[in-house]
Amino acid sequence: MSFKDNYQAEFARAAEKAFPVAYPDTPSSNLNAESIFGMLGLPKDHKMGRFCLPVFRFAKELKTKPPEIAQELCDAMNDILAAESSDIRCEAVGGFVNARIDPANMARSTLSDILEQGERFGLSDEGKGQTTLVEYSSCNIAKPFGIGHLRTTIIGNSLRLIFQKLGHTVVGINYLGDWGTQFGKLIVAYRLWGEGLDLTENAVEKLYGLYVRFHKEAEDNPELDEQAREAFKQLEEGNAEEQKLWERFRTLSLKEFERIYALMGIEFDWITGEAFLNDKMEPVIERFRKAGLTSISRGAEVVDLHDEQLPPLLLRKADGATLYATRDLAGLLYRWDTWYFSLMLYVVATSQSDHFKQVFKAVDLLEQAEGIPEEERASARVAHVDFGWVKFMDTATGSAQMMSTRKGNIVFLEDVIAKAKALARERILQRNPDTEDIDKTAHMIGVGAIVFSQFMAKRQKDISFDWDQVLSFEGETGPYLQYTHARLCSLLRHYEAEVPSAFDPAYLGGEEEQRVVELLYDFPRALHDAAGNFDPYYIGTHLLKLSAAFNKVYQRKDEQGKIDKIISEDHAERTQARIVLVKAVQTVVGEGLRLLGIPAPQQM
RNA sequence: GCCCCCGUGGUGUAACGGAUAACGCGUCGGCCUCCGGAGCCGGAAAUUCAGGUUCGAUUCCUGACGGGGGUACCA
Repeated sequence: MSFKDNYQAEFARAAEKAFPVAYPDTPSSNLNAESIFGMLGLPKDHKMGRFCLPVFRFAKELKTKPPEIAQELCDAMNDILAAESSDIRCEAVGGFVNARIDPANMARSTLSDILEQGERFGLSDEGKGQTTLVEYSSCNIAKPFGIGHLRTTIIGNSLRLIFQKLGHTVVGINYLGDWGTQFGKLIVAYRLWGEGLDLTENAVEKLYGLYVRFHKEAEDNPELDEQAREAFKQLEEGNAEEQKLWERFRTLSLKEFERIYALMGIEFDWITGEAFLNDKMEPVIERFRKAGLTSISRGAEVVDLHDEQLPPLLLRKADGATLYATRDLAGLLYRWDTWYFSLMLYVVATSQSDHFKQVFKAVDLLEQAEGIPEEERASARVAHVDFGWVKFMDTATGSAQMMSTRKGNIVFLEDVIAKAKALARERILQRNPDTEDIDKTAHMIGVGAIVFSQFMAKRQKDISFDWDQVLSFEGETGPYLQYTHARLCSLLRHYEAEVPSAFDPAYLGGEEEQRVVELLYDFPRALHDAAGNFDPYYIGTHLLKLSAAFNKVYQRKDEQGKIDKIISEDHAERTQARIVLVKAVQTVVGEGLRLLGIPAPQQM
């Protein structure tokens, strides 16, 4: 997953050779290209160079002031680099050796690559032979799709695409919450108040109403909870009546979820659920027993994790019923047997972090006890991709609040989509009423705004769901990226001819163009950052930089204060070079948006 | 009580232990006889506090204060 920049590697090799030249008497300890590569950083301002080597750490050993070292090293490196006719040149500034790349050569190679490879730019085969599982969305049957499920759905969907791009065989898993005591509650509620309901329409909404009512009434009538436990027990034991109800709830819910996934462009490779594991838990519990890892505590059968500073993992409750941890264990082992994955990601909120620690640890103890070597253990290949809360900004009180599905305090994703789409449509009619298929485009923009709102911060951070922010189309938003893409497409239409295959990079030597080229070159790195951190945020933020850099070129003015147009009939060759740049940016922005799960309209 | 995460301008967020702390929104002031102004340019404005490690700390360590989460028979 690590990403090796060729220029940086070349620079590091030159530095390795330069040290003995500049300081022949110093036993430059541990100084090889590898370690120097690791020391490289980014200049504070990209105008200072592509990357840099801080030399402060050598001052003590060399008994020399950092600026002097930088200068000596820089001179020696430039000699070496020049002799190798490298594209890199160094510059000493303070205690740093800054690297500059020949802009024309970098533009030529980067743009040719993108033109040639198209949307395959950044594609890699490094994940070849590796199977990566991503579990995400995992919404609960009989509960509406609220914005609480937005983050896991969007992050997971994007990770699936990102790992595919890196050559992995990816299995996107939707692990539905279709089992558990909640269904006992629902069954009881349905029998009490739901028999007459017409569930052919808005089934989820109606079932959810029953669920909320159950919780309200159970507050005054604890006996309901008792009934719910009993109903779930019946369900788990395979009682036909309860089974039938459950199946009906499940089918109706799934139908509705599929509609919403289609609206959002979310895809899965395997839709399963907790119930799928019903017959797979007992053998797993037996395996734990055999390994000597189970004990009875307060009537429940548990895996003690006291030594790991974790609460015990409950395999069976005192009444014999299983829990979600039991199912997660069985699920993990089932998937391991089925795919022998190299990596499995659980995209689940951070509030469940202890739960996953327990499950992973329990599996680890099991594999240890069974004598499975470390590199063959499933427990070494799983990760909890956690993320912060989506808090709901209550405009009435101005404070962020948690949403609770039990209390019925929830924002429906479908309402959010509809609202975003309506606003986008208004905007299109007002700005570009000639847009083809306004309805479809408005939908793309609405979805783009919603999806990108989840990439506003790194996943670990809480984000507050704020209507104003999600429906904002300006600044660092999905629609800004989409707008940039549409504008690029517009330029290509305007150019009318084919994008030239040959161009003179000398025309792209301006500071603004150079910056765009650099960011294009860095796209694969952003891809690796996203994969390595399990966070598409890094792609989002990179696309924002790239778009901003291009928009700067686009609106640049000449000495007379007039816009320096991309397309100019008086400068055919310059126009060719610029159109190549436009095509490359459009390709990368479009592909980046795809990886985030955001549609890229050609006009809007 | 114990464990985990988080404290950066008015606000939402950035910043491999490195150079003058970056960007969006908001705010103030500019830019189209327009290749798409959903854009671009420029102001004002910030690292919770106290120690420590380091040549160098927003970043690492300790403590305080503040916020959030978790803490076995829900998921």
